[in-house]
Amino acid sequence: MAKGGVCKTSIRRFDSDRGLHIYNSLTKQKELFLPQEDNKVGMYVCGVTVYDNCHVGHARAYVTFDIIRRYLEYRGYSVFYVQNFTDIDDKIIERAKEENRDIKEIAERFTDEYFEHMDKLRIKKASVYPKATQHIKEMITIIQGLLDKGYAYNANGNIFFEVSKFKDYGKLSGRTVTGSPGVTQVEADSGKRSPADFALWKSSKDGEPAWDSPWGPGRPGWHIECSAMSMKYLGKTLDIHGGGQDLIFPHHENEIAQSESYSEQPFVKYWLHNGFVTIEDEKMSKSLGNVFTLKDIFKDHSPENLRFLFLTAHYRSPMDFGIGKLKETKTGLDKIYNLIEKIKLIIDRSSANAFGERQQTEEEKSLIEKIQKAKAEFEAAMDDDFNTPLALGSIFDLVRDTNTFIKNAVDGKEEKVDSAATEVLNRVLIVLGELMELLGLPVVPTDTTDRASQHLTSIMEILTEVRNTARAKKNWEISDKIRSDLDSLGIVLEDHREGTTWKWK
RNA sequence: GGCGGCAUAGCCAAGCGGUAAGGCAGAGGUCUGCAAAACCUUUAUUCCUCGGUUCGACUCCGAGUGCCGCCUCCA
Repeated sequence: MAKGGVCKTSIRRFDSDRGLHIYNSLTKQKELFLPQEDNKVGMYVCGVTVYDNCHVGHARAYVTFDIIRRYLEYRGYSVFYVQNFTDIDDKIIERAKEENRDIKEIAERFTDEYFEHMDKLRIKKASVYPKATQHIKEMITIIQGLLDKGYAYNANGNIFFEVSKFKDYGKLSGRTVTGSPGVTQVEADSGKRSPADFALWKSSKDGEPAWDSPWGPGRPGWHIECSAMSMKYLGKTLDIHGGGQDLIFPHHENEIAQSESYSEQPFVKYWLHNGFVTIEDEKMSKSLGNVFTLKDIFKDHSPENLRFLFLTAHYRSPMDFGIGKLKETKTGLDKIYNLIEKIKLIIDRSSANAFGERQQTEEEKSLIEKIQKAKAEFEAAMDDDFNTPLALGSIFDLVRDTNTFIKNAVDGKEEKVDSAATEVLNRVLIVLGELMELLGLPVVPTDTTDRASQHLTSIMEILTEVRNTARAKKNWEISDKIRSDLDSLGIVLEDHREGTTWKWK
């Protein structure tokens, strides 16, 4: 396969074949990614409404855009990432009422929970997290502008966007104004001229939270906050706007309508939408009672396990979630971690200076080629609309090749591994680490990284030492007891030529 | 009803005009005190069905079947 590189270049005929290609929901095709301004990317992702616990669906969405963001940065772009919090909304008001608390308290509680879980999932922080309630002024400005231009009308203090005035309406969702199933009647007292019209501003009823506006006290409609906040932080045209597939209609369609009517500029260059999480092939919803919250999942499963599961499917495909799947993919993830641990062990035990310089063996040269190949394939996969399942394939190839190398060049030899061999293995470690980081996966499983576990690490060292002493004396009774007792605690010991490693089941 | 998506081995999942990546599970073998891990071999003459285009189709076109999502809050 030494000629592989030559083959590859001959396959790539045009320059435009190279470079990052992204599927754009607006044009429904993959396009070469070119931001407006050379290496700067402005990216907006619809955030959560903070009224309830985070679930797997949220996790998938934000992991998806986290990986996209990480890859853009890896590709040398400077990304300005904006993600909002909807902290005023009917559901928050409802919940506050139920619990007899202030809406602010509710919003803060779930905002904190959001960060707690997203941190566990290693989702990088956005550049800004604007909140709807802190941008009422900006929203009012846009609404007023839309009124002035004749795109909106006032009906008893409610301001509606008049959809028929915007000729491009439906260009994202393919939805026409008359496409509804006939059920949608104009609500009697709303004052809407057409069922398709949507609220920019809602006048408030007594006791509801309200802000002053030129049209009387009220609160913003759902869609306007995203237009106001995205344009405030990213300008009139965003490079990327992301969100879940369910947001395409009406939310994103309405964002386009109001933003473009107001700014007279294209609102978004690339629209990205992640696929949904289903449970037993059905949509996850409260009414079906099949919601998996992150809190529950993290009780028994590590965050990287969940993240890894998301990576096994393309971000635009639907993903069926289940605990069984989570366990299955853990085995795959462990395969990578097993190798990392093993390499570390070999490097630790190697004779540092050994015999000084010597020629690389054929096996070492071949491994180095495979490292480069894996990296190139990984990048090509990610360049193709962030194809993580394909990218994972290149990682697994590298893992297998490295294991084979270890088997032949390390395990098979009596003498200690010398510096030339460890240098090659170290390269694997570096590249593996780099790719894992790109996918947001920790290089060390999180179970061993928190504070309490630090002690555990030391204790495990002592235990394995004692056990290995017993083994050296062929005292299998004691050594096997230690192993089986640990096993019942969920800790698995693995004896290698170079020493013993352990991991959680 | 309108709009959109998907159908690839036991399961998950890439590929989308040049003859089926990868992972899990299974089987056999190697290594090992045993176990685990790891490695090797093996598991789709075939990609929902039927037509068509083509030298050639899982990949393109048409029809059909079956699932799913959106059209109401939603990642």
